[in-house]
Amino acid sequence: MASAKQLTLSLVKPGDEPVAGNREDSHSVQPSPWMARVLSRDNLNRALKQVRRNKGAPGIDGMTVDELPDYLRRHWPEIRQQLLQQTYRPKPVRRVTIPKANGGSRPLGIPTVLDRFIQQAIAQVIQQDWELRFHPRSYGFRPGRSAHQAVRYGQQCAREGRNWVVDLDLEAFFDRVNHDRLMARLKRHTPDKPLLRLINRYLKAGVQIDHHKELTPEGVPQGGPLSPVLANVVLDELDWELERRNLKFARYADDCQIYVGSRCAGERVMVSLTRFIEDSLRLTVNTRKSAVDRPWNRSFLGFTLSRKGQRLKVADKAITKLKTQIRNLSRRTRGHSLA
DNA sequence: TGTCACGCTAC
RNA sequence: CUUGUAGCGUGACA
Repeated sequence: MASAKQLTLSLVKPGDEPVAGNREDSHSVQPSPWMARVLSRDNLNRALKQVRRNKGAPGIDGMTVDELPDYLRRHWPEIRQQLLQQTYRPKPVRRVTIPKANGGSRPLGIPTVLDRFIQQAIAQVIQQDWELRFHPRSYGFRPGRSAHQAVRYGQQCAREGRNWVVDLDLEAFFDRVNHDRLMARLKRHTPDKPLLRLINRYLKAGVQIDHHKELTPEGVPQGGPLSPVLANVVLDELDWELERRNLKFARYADDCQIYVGSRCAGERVMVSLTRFIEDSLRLTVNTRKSAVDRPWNRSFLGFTLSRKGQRLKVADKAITKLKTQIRNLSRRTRGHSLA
């Protein structure tokens, strides 16, 4: 079995940096600056490692992550060529529905392992472009940041006297991302035509249902390696709008809390922000789950802030979840040892 | 440094 | 057997 290192080294020749004065012919296309970064040896190496490490299930073509290295060894040169010539077409995603904790269901969109590999390579580049531009109070899906840090900041706001919170929840956030808004926003710090075109093709790749594909005019697939960073690019617009209004907030994916000093201010913010999100971002605010309330009445990322703003409490929901898990675990191990 | 489990948050 | 992805955390091993 060939090691991952050996494999990618043979996949990508050192010549992927443009050679000066290289004559253009039909067999070699000069990569655009961003495509060169996506297709660089080191970046592809990291991407392949990540996809294999996840050990995820196959997409519509049935190819497993263990089969991917062998497939790439045979087909990567032509795929790479298609990517450079902008003729590559991603496969539609596979639809799998999984239950959510609150009783609902979550539609996953599982790309083929090849597309997960390419998306991962793109995601690593996009993340580089955007990480420093993202708002400091955006905590979800970002390296070096955690839910704990988001909650700690909320606690600090409450301690400083902002004892009211606007708790915003967006409806089916990933599934309703507006493609035009996303692409326009993406162009700001990733101004590369070929790469943007490829990303747009991933957005429009569709979902395979039986034998035909269903269009995806909106949304990013829940299950694509690229989706989290794209989600942050969309909501980056919200972050800087909040900043412009001098509001204190913490956001983790679509879960956003804004800390204000009075109920009145909270109501005002809720109304105007709902309009901004629906008009400008083209997203829907979930009015059932959103609310203006005191921080100690709401749970945020599995925690609730205590009344004095000095302590963090693990939310009741998280406690009961843990308890049932422990019960199940002890019952199961007991059963096994008896049998 | 690197590999492998497990847990939590989010979609 | 079915279930994808990102981030963080704990532990183990070398």
